[in-house]
Amino acid sequence: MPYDPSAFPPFAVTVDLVVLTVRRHSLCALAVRRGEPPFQGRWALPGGFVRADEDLAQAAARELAEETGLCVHDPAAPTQDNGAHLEQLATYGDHERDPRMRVVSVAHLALAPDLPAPRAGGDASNARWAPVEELLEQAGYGRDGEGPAPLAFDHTHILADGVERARSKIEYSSLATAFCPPEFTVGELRRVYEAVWGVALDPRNFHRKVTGTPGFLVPTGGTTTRQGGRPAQLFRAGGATLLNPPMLRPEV
Amino acid sequence: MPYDPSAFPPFAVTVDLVVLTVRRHSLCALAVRRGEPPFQGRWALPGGFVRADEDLAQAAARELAEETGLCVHDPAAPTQDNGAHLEQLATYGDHERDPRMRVVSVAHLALAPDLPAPRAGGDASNARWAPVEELLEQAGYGRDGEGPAPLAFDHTHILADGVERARSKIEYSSLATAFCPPEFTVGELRRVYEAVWGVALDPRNFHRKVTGTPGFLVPTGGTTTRQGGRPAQLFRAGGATLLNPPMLRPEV
DNA sequence: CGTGTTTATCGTCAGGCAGACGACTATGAT
DNA sequence: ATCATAGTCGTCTGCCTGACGATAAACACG
Repeated sequence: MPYDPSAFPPFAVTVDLVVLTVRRHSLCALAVRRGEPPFQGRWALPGGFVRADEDLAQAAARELAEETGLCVHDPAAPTQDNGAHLEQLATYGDHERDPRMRVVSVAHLALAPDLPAPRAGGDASNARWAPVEELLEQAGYGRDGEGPAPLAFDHTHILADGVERARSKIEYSSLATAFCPPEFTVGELRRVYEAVWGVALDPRNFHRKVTGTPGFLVPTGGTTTRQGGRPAQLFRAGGATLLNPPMLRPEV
Repeated sequence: MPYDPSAFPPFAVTVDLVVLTVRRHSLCALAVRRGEPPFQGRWALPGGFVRADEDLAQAAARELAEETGLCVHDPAAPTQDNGAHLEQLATYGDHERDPRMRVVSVAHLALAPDLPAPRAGGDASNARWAPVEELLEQAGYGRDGEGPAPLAFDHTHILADGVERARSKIEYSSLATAFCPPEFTVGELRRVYEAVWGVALDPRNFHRKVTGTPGFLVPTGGTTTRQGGRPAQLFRAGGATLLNPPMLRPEV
């Protein structure tokens, strides 16, 4: 079959973002309110069209900066502050996922420390951090008036995939540190694992495990009592990205 | 910013396939020869445009069937013969990856047992199983005449990602059975691991591990001597998809 | 028909890691 | 001073893995 420029249909390509953070001991995702049809007024994942001269990762980083002010953590400069982890998640292109036209969305997963008050174009009422449990549960309520509406489009599905990716990836990588400020304690890191997995972990075994894994944590020498109790050592993320052996998530 | 249908640039969307199999103790990928520019005459991954009324997974399954005759293994009917595993791999959309136009390619990973002689539109000389080692090594040779040319476009990169996905996924899932015929022996399964990882495994420890993992293997009652030596028990893949604890890949 | 080769399968043993949990330490709150 | 809160260090036991010896059942060959 010879090449024919008219042989393929045109698509719109967007990036959607699953931005996760840990606030008050629970895993939260960034949601923005849609200002236009379809799904006007409903909550959705942040995202937007990929521009003609942009790579996919660039577009995702641009959207992330627009929505949160976060810069993407450059792996080449790991000491940089205020950086978020960003990676491609999956691509969603069912042919009727957007009623307007044929849209393929390349979803990305971002992990951020808990700091920024959300802003969507400067309007705080149109962006919020919502517990993922709440956002995912809403998919069960189809009837009007029974709790808030689920996310627009197939965003509930995308969010579920992103959460599952984060849950499994902190098992075998040092990605949980992306949820922490630049300096953090072992207890703070443990609370990240507990929030993401939704389980309680033994503080003593956790401490032994993370401090015994070479390259995971680097002590800074300082201590803090910001969590109360006995002062805790402060650490930075070490260079290791893959944990071997992995952290074990307690089954069910 | 209000919705404007002319505000987004049009993209072409394709699916590309990393089809892996194990032949003669080595991991091989399907390559097809390009019949048209750009990269005319060069080897590439199979793939094609997504049609207007097709979902992404449908398009990938269609391309797979066109190139190999394989049907996608339906998880709902696990006893089905001649089925291949198919999953989305990642999406590649750098803005100059195709010199003709803006193309976003949703790459998929397929794992198939060793049976089919490749065919591309009925022409066997335009499709082949090539050892992945060979295909990936060629990326190092930029000079003309120094071995065959590397794959077209960014397909070497896509192939490397697919191989890495397969290598890591057989650690913690039962996916290695997708490389095997419907009934297989422990030794045949071990040779799959050895080919994909490129290492030698201890037959005794491997046997203990796979037969001791509940749900991984189901004995069929039969035996075979097709590998020579003492007759070996035949197994089918069990229902378990996640292996816990995982198979351990020997380091380096 | 024995003998060697090949592959499969079972057993043993030592080391390492994880879960359960006791004990002690250093802060702030009352 | 006492208590509550968190952090840190140890111990013990069971399980899993890697290393490797030993046996079993087929085929090839003289």
